[in-house]
Amino acid sequence: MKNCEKIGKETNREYALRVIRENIVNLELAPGSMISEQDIANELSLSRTPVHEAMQELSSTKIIEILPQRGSHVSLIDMALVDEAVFVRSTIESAITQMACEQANENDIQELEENVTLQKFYHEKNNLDKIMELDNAFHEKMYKITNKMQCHYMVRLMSIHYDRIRELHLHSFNPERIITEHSQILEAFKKKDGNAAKAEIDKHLSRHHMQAEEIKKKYPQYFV
Amino acid sequence: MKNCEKIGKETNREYALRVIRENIVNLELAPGSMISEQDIANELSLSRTPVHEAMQELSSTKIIEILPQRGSHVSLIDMALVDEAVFVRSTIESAITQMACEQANENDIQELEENVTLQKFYHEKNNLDKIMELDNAFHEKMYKITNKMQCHYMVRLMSIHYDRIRELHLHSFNPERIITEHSQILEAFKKKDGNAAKAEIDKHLSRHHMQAEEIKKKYPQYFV
DNA sequence: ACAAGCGTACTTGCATACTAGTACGCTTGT
DNA sequence: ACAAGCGTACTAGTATGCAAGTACGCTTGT
Repeated sequence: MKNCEKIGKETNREYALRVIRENIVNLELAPGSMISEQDIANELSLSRTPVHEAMQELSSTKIIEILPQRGSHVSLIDMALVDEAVFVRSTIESAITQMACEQANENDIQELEENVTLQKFYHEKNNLDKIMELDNAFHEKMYKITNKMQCHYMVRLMSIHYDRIRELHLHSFNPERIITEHSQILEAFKKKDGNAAKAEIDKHLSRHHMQAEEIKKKYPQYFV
Repeated sequence: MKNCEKIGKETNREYALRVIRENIVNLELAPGSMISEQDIANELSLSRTPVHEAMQELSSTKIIEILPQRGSHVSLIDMALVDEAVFVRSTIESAITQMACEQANENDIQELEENVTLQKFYHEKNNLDKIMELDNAFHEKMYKITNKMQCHYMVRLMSIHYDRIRELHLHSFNPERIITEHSQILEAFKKKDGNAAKAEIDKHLSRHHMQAEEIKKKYPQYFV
């Protein structure tokens, strides 16, 4: 597996969970492929225990399927679950962004301005990874402003199904459009216009549906 | 602990998870109280392993806090997390009910009618437990109609924080009002009026905020 | 009396071993 | 040739024991 170095002070369980999750999202562990607790434990130089616990946690989102006494496999991409992930994120983030707009203080707005500025900077440098990181941070900031980090955690849990689609769709990632939309959300914040912010975020998130359908046609072997 | 009989074909891990969760919600395990994996394992006649895994899962929703090498305790009721639970449920269910209204077929509507009929029946029999069960089923049906059961799972996970409030608030549970509101939602379904259904469910779920604040004044020792 | 420091009894994290159940190929009987 | 049935090699679920770290009371020295 890729990127399987242990970092920081994470427990073995957190380590296994992080590595397996990352390798599912980046498709190193292909949809449908079998994975054995013992094999992963060997590869990460752990015992089965922390790997087993990580697998249990992953199966709760249905991103892997555990068949007792038979084996486990990475789930094929299920469009119904992708739709649910997109639906939850859109619905929650729409409401949260509107609230964030009305609650944001000067500091928050400045932080968002800094974020968008950096997005433009890295766009000129053609650094897609950094832009993605800033994109995620921009959206996460909405949860922070409204003190809804547990919501963020739950939305992220479900989003793993959409994350695989996004990985397959990497090339059509359009930084210019995204940055423009972030700027418009920021403008709404400055005017404290919650409805405008909500309208912008709805537009910003609405594009995901089409993407998913495109990908399904391109990589049918990964889908149920 | 109460209700600690093993049922059906659940694994030991699922058994431990169910029993611990139920006893947290019904406050048999009081907010703030210490719980030891070994003690629970003994009480349920299991080894620590399945109990340990159940505790890990519970800690992901912050309903318990695990302090490695020190111990674990049931979390005090955190109003911020209660608010998040109510927010997620209201937001998601508002959107889902509107969609369900537009998608429901004859069978679905008939099932909802049967549910409301039974609610009225058990209201006359003064059977609160049955009404609660039907209440939950009524809301769950919205998720089923729209094929969003993973959303339902996630909403339920977070709702545990609000569930404890609801337990403390049992006496002010007002069946008449709830049944009336369900009837109105059902009427909206019959007319396929999504906006009306959404308006009704918003009203139906909006009352939770006040409840929580009342309870906090009554049982301050259970709160952070 | 009181503070420092050690020892004991706890805690959870993890490794290891065993149990139970499945899949599949080989053997054996017809 | 082929089907039935056994054996082997896998799987995940669970029990047990150890490792590492914390809390706290007792001992001991002043």
